[in-house]
Amino acid sequence: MPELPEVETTLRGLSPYLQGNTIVQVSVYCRKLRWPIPIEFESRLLQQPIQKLSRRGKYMLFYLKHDVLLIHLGMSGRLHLLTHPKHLEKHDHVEITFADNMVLRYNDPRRFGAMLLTSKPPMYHPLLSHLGVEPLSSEFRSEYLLQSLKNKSASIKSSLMDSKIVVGIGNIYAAESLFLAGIHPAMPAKQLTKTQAEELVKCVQNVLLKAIEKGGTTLKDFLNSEGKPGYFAQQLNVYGRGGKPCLKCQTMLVSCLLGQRSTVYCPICQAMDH
DNA sequence: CAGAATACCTGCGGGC
DNA sequence: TGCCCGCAGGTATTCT
Repeated sequence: MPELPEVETTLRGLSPYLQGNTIVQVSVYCRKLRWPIPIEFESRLLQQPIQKLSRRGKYMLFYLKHDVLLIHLGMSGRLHLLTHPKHLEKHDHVEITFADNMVLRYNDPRRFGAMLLTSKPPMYHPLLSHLGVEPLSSEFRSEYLLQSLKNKSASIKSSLMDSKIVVGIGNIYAAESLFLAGIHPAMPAKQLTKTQAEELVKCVQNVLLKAIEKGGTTLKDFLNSEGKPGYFAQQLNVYGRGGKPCLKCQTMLVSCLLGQRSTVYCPICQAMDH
């Protein structure tokens, strides 16, 4: 489910079909998402062409002629693009029809996701204005990371998942990055050494890029019969593997709770002292 | 102010 | 088989 690579992949899959396409019909079947969808939502979208799609963290940005549509997939959201829409599926909450008859459906069982319209430049929107740097941009450097973590007593894992510092890193990729960098997830963030920060930046970027790459290979199926973006279960080193042997050293992986989130790590490869 | 707890939902798997 | 419990990849808001 959606972390940054999945959002990026979805966006790349949608772009060729939606860019330049005009919204001709909007139906909302359930307004109760993370924030209630206002009653004027449908009429405001109507007749607006989509000029471009982009992303900030895990937020998708659909630049329309007069507004920007912000979409967040929350924990269980999906976008389905259909050429020949059949019956609605369970938890289809929003349906957008385009001038060429293609239909985009927002499906979200847990309804933690969001669809919002803003007429201001989206980076001024309160949800986006306090976000930290993009992990795949040149702004995400070891110097920046060290500076951001300088006084943080919180764990390095919680800090990696703090969107005010760096966006798009969720529970899975935080755990995977720390494993690859050989850093204990519970280490206080301020204790990170320069060498570790450099390694961590590299590992975060590698793991995200690899996942996006993997997603790209499933993209050819974006418009399959179901119209579902092909999410990709890649080989994960630690996430979901508590109690199983470490793929590097065979030691039993340890599972614990960190900031209310399940956390798996290798006690040998990720020992507290370097 | 930072950090922790809480809240929002449904679905699923495990234990009994 | 069925019920109850805990847990799930996010994140804004409330609390201490």
